[in-house]
Amino acid sequence: MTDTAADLPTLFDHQSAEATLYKEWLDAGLFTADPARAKRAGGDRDPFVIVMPPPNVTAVLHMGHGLNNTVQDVIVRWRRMCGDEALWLPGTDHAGIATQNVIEKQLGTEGKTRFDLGREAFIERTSRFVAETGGTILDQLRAIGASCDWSRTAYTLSPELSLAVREAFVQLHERGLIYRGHRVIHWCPRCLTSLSDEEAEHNEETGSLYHLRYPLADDPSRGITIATTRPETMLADVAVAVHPDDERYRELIGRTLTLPIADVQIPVIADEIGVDPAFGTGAVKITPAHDANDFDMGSRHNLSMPVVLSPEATMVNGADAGSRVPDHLIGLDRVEARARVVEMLRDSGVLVRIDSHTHAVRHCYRCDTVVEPRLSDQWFVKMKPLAEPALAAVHKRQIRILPERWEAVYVNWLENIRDWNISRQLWWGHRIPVWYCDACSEVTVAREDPAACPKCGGSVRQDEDVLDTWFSSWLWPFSTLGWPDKSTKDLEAFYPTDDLVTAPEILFFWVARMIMGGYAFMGETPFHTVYLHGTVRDMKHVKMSKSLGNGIDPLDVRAAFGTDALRYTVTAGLGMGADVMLDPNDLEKSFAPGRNFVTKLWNIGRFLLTNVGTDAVQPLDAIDPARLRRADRWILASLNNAISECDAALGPARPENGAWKESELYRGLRLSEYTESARRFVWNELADWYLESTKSRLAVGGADGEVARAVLAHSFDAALRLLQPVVPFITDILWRRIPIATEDRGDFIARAAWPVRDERFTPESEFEIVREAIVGIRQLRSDYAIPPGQRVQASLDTVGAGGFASRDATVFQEETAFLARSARTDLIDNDGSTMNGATILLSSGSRIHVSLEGVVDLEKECRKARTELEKLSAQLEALVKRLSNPGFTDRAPANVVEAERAKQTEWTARKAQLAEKVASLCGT
RNA sequence: GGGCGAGUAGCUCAGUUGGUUAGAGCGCCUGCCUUACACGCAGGAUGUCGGGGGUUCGAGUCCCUCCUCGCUCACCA
Repeated sequence: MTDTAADLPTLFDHQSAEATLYKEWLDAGLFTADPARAKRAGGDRDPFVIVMPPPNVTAVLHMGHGLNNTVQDVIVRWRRMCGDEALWLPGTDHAGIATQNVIEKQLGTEGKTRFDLGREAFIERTSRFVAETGGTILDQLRAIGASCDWSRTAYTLSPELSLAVREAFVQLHERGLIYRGHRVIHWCPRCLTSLSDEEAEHNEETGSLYHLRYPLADDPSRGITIATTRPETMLADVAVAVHPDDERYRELIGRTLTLPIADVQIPVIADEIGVDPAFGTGAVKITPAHDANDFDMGSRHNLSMPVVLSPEATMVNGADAGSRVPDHLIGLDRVEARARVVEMLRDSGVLVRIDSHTHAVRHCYRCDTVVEPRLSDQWFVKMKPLAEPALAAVHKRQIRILPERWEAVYVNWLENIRDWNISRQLWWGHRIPVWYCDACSEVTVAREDPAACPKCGGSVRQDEDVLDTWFSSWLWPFSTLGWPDKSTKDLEAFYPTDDLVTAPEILFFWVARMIMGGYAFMGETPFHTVYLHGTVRDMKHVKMSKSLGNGIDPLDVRAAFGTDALRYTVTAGLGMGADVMLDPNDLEKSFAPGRNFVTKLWNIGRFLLTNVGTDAVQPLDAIDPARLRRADRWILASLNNAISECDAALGPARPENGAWKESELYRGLRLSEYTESARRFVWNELADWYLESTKSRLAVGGADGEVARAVLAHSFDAALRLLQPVVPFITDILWRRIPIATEDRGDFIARAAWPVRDERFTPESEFEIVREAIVGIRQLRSDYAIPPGQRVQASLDTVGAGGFASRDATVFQEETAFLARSARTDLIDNDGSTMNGATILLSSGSRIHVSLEGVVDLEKECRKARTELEKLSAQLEALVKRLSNPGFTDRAPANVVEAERAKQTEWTARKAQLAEKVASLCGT
């Protein structure tokens, strides 16, 4: 704290500042949360907790992370200053399928597959890779100033969290919510695993609808035409279904068809659930092993389920298929097989026609391969019972989702929830804690690995599959705090957490499941606020991504403009739920708002601190209020206003009594509004006006100079505190040089108190008159292109503003020098005689008369004033008309009518003054 | 196809329960190197609030309808 203002360099050296400061913060334990200080564990502070959406362990920082973590950091830093015991818990996700893909790709370049290595070696290699590179993303988050409690860094595949995963699985099984299902699921033929419904994303695609005619076995001249988008699966057809009420096919029900190519006999059956007579031909081919809908129909009708596609989606005569697939098709990929089958069908005259058809095709969310419906055995979680409390939580307002519109999406999904397939045929992940007995049919689900079958003592083998990676993610808000050990201080102090900040893409994958998990395992909600921010896009509104090459590396931005500039740009541009547009080809332009602001703040600090000097200023409380000038009271009142605006934009931090009040449900977390309020205060109010107004006072010095120093120091101190959450580095450097005694405010700005209003200061109208006068004169000067060097004279004529009525220059005595400097105007006494010039109308009926003799074109000013008068007259006329309308005066609320009346009075006065102005300018 | 949302200044967006002359940031135009800042200062321009209809004394705000985008879900083969 012995730094002096004088040693501030001309430019902010963000490079060296960031590295030094971040280390200081860590050394001081600024971000380490202590459960003992939290109210729930006997302390005196409200806990405030955010668990970080864990990035994939293999991830490299991109703008999406930059945005997501900046938002969290701003919120956490704000709450920390507000006196909460703030915990931001970081970590990484083992990201089963994604990480496995990375390693498989590596193996691919060596010409190997995971099967060449074997399971053990593959896991070993992946673990090694994670150990070597897994910390990268977290290091990068440190580089952008993230105020995480790194001592609590978690990892979904750590021994502790693995324990939580197993406990969760066993508990759900004990409650009858986990079952083994034999059905058609989504299968990725590249990843060779099943996927949940959410992991199979559908895209609208234009494909072909093939119409095929299956002849009647006993009368090949007749047949039924069916339509399909996947003709290669026809080899696994076991029936053709029609609607029982469909007149066209009624007499064919029960007859037998010949399945072309495969040359097997299949029946015509009736099914009213699975067949829509209005679609296609009204007849559906049934392929139970390769279509979910057909599987249901097949089950209803007890049909066989031949498999003709291998896990890799090549043609095969699998279970129940006999020799349906001709030899020359076996081994062909499904795409190639499709072409061949279509050719064969065409040759045999079975292909009726091909229509163009738009339909939703499901793709693997990790590798974008078209998924294949596949019949298999998987573990499922029964979701309906879990969804109920998650739905109720939103209805009872225990949880709010911002922005509001996502709430409907959340509700809609939960109301139509389907069971969750949690088995993955992968190697990288949590092995499913299920053992099968080799001797009997016993299935064991256990917390501890069993050595033998508990029923018959036979040898057991564990299920080969691992769990969906999201099965560990949904436990994150409590598994990271020690669960299933319910006695940990962390869990007691920090659960439930507060805000969950993420992108809408993972609302179902993660957020909704976390809420369900919170109720299922902890009995209460994991957080009270879900904040879904927008996506980072390029100038064409295309989502930034590495593969598209339109990404921005936050570390490039940091190197060029500094972390603060990055954070400011992102925060200031982040409307509620709105996307952030940035130009990857022009970082200079994209991050100009942040860079410009940081530079401006630096220059304000340099100048202000140099002028204030290094001697400690008096505390504000110690200054006799009578010694405060209009300008002092004005900036302190403006500060109050800025604090209120920031508070309103950010808060409330949490609901009272566990449920959001209707009035607060969608308030707060408006980061762009908060940032703009703080910016406006420090730049447009403190720097543009107050700082300017003190220049002459500081030069004169003395007792008044001391007052100005104190107010400057105090206002700047508060401004920096308001800005600390957004721009923590530069504010720290400037703040510690403000000459206010350290014992009055602590060591680091990051744990200084958030500013509170000082109610002694109320809106200051008299200084506003000075501002208006200066702005008005500047306008005149600009309008008439009066050269900067030419001074003008003006006289003031104030009326009625409480003890501020005078016709001489002495009322502006305090600001004479300021006016002279800012408007290059000399104030003279008004002796009552008229001067040729312009009258500027100010608030409260005051006015300033500027002598324009010899400096301006009076004719032009005359025309301008006339136009203005006409406009005002018209507006006033409309107002008078409205006020004379009984419909308005009788029905409108009293305060509205009153406001309109006041407006009428004001406008009438202005009109009179304008008329006077016109007369003086235009002559008689 | 179901559900939801959006269309306000060139761009990105604010506009609380209908009620001052519809705002901000960026961009744009003009003039300034005024001894902290040209990454700056001062001044300025710009809107049939998507179209049409309705309710009302009064509509950007409420209702209907149409158009255009977007998100989300979905087993129409």
